Amino acid sequence: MLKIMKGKQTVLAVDDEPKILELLKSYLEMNGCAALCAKNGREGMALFKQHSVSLILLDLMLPDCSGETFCKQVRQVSDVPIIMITAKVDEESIIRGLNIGADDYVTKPFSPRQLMARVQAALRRSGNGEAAAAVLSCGDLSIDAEKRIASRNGEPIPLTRDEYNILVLLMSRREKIFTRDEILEAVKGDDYDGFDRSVDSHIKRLRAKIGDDPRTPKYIATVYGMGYRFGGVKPEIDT
Amino acid sequence: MLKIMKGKQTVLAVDDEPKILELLKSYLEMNGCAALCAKNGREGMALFKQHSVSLILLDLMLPDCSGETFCKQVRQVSDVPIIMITAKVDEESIIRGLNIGADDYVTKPFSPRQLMARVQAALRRSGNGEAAAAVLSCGDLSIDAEKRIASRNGEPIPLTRDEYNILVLLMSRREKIFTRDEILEAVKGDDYDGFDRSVDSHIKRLRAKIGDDPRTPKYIATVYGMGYRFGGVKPEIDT
DNA sequence: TGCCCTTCGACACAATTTTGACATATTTTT
DNA sequence: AAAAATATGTCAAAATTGTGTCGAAGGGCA
Repeated sequence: MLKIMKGKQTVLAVDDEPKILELLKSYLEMNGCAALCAKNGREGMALFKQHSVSLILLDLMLPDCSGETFCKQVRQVSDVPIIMITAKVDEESIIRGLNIGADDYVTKPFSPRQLMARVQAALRRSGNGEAAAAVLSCGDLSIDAEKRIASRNGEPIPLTRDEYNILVLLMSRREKIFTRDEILEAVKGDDYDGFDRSVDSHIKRLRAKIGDDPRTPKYIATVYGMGYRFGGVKPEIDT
Repeated sequence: MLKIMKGKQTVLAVDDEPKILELLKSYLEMNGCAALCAKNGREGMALFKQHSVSLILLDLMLPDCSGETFCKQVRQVSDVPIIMITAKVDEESIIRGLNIGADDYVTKPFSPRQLMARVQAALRRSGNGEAAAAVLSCGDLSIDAEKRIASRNGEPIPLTRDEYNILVLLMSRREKIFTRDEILEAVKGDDYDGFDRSVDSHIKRLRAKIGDDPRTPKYIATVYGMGYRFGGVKPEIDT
């Protein structure tokens, strides 16, 4: 019912520079993705046909066939997200790339952090079936999914990975009550058997960082006996 | 109440570059949206006032007034989703934009696929916003399963876990008479040996919260010697 | 490699909310 | 009217959550 990224996502990386390829692979695996590597378009297409690929990282300049051709070929059979990697800062080629079906691009040299953020964003969008908001905001609190940054009144708030993931989960479906198990599953994966009270710890740290008070929550409310919720009903007491 | 979104959605695009404007228009129309184009803030505001606009694509840099000003002006009178388009990769300006009421942003050069995905997502969010289903309702009383909350005349009524579960049980099968044992079993589990009079306590608190009177029950009726029942006809004998 | 720092899970204990039980009042049935 | 069943107020026990602290695990850096 509730679809939260489950299991590993397979990412296909296509680049003719072995060093870059190695880098991409290690970044991807650090991010919990399975990586397939190809050093040219032919290999890439073969791997793409063999496996269930969730996303493609594609260097625009390949020895055998151009990235554009590869991109077009993939687009004929699939809507899989494609992120172009290119050394060209030339805007023309970027726009052309985007027009032939790429979803995003990064220019070399790229920051691992940024690239992974975009990978995550693209996976999230495709996984949800619809484009997830790149931005979630509530009052003075906002989250930029692409940059993986939360901010309040424009002041950036540094969040850890788990904190960020939990906040995004809660904000992506406001008012919905998430049980601790749902939160754990979304953050750690479905096959994780941990103490569900560790969620409390995260919530505590999160609240401290975004300046929220459990008794008078502006953002994250506790639902006694159930779990947590972003936004929603004020606890009213009639006399 | 029920919002039907069959027809075209009207999107207002505001950008000072004619080329971009033309692009936006063709993308939007390819996507089944009606497009209004304005090359500056003044035109945009005029079009916005004349038409029923479902979404605004707004370039942050306009010749006559800044995108920020335009954004603020719109926000004073409407909650229509606004997607900023900006060449600035500068993080500061993006965050500032979000804080003045934009819902999302894309940076130039943008991918048509991505932009259209975001347009669709924003339209869907705003359209669905309040149409999300309340599952059970009876008169002015309704229950939202996802938020796990009851409401009366739109006023939320915070319920505890057991109270909520009992209310859902009763409302899910109106007119059926539930014995105290059945209620206990449904709420606490099959193997629970408790005093069945505790149900009375729950019913009491529930009635108090939803504003019901045992003598003249609008919602939860007592069936003497049997148990409780939601709704249904009271076999009344006139004097 | 070794060290430092951050992050995270676990636990103990305090604070809070919910719930069950009981006594008593009220209502319904016989 | 008497008996049985239900309603209500009160309160302590039980369940649940908040918070401080600590140590382990892992990443970054010299």
